[in-house]
Amino acid sequence: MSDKKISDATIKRLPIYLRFLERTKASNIKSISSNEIGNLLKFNPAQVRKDLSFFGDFGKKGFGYDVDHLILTIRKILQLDKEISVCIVGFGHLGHALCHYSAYQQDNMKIKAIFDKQQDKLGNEFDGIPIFNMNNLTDVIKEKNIKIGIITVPHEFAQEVANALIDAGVKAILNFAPITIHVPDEIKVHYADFTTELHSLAYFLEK
Amino acid sequence: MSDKKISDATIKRLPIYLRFLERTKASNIKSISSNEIGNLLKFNPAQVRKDLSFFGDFGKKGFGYDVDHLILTIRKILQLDKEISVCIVGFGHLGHALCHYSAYQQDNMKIKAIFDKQQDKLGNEFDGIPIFNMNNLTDVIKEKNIKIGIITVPHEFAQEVANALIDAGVKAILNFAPITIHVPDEIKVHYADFTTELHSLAYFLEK
DNA sequence: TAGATTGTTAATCGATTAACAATC
DNA sequence: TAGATTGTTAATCGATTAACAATC
Repeated sequence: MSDKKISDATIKRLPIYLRFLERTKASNIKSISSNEIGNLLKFNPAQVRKDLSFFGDFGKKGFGYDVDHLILTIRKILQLDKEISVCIVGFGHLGHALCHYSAYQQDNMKIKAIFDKQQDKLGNEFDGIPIFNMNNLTDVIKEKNIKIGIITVPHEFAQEVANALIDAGVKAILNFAPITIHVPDEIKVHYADFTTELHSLAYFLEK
Repeated sequence: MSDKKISDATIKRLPIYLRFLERTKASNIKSISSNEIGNLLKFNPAQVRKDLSFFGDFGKKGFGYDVDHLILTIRKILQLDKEISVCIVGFGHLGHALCHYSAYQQDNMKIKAIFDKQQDKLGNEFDGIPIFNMNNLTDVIKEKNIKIGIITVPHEFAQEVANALIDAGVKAILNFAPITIHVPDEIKVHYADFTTELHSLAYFLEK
């Protein structure tokens, strides 16, 4: 177990390992090697071992990793062993899709509130998740102890929504709005920018 | 203008520049410096200049870049000056959201077909986009000359859908299914994996 | 001209990977 | 024990950034 700084790249791979291991467990496989993980996820096996060794010595030389144990460990590293409350701001088509998706997910990260400017037109709940007007954002986030905000509003409003979320106590943001948002250093932002991914694919098509 | 190999990282930034420049143009700004671009997009200005200089000498020393010209150039580099046909496979909530989104976008990349196993329950079109049964995938893709496929089916079916798309002639895939897919080297895959992004955010929350 | 900003080189930084001793 | 696979070091690879001459 090393104690070097853990890179963002490593952290982003952990949920990929976790998801893979959960499916491995569901297939009744008890142990797995870095080689097998690497082959199936298209990562270098040395990278898999290195990523995991940042957090402890989980492997058994000659045998590989115990699937159950690794699942529990990665969950703990990512803090997915605790319950984490999330909200969605902007309840358009994408917001709807994410809520549906979340309802099926079996993890400790649950959407606890939906915010939209037009709450009156949307009703009071969706899939059991309460819908609030934007005016109540600060109060609800504090009351429900929400730590992560998902932004799915149009790009024009993304920065002001981010500001409001941070003021209310949110510490991390997943931004689906197609714009760069500016936040204080201690706030973590990840982007889910599928238009960018799609447009960059065009480059690789034959001329 | 250098002729080194252009990195994937550079290519992925091009659509971000492009989107930003289109908004800059809409605000009636005619020219912009790498410093301004960098500040607003949170990129290093030297990186902006380097990215752009791979493709030509667009800047004017002492003045910066002509916005109109840069937009046209990046479009051309990305091949977004031509029409590119795209399909969506899997018409659940996410697929619906993407189609809606696409309908509003003003670019040359248009969704030309939707495929779903249960086409009979979904009707014949959505927002003007025809819906087909999966059985017709190969024929429709060939007929409509579709080059990019978006996968939004459940993870269990993602690999077989990818295989079918590639067999039919698709050259690039945007995969929303939460699983690694295996494809031949000449096929480009980008991932739009928001669950991973969300779960990795938990790591950064206070303990 | 003076000031600003590019394009590019060289330096730095960081991430990936090969290799192998340790050992289950 | 023999074979397999880890954890980790060192090497490599690649991407970012600082610096500055060129020049509009």
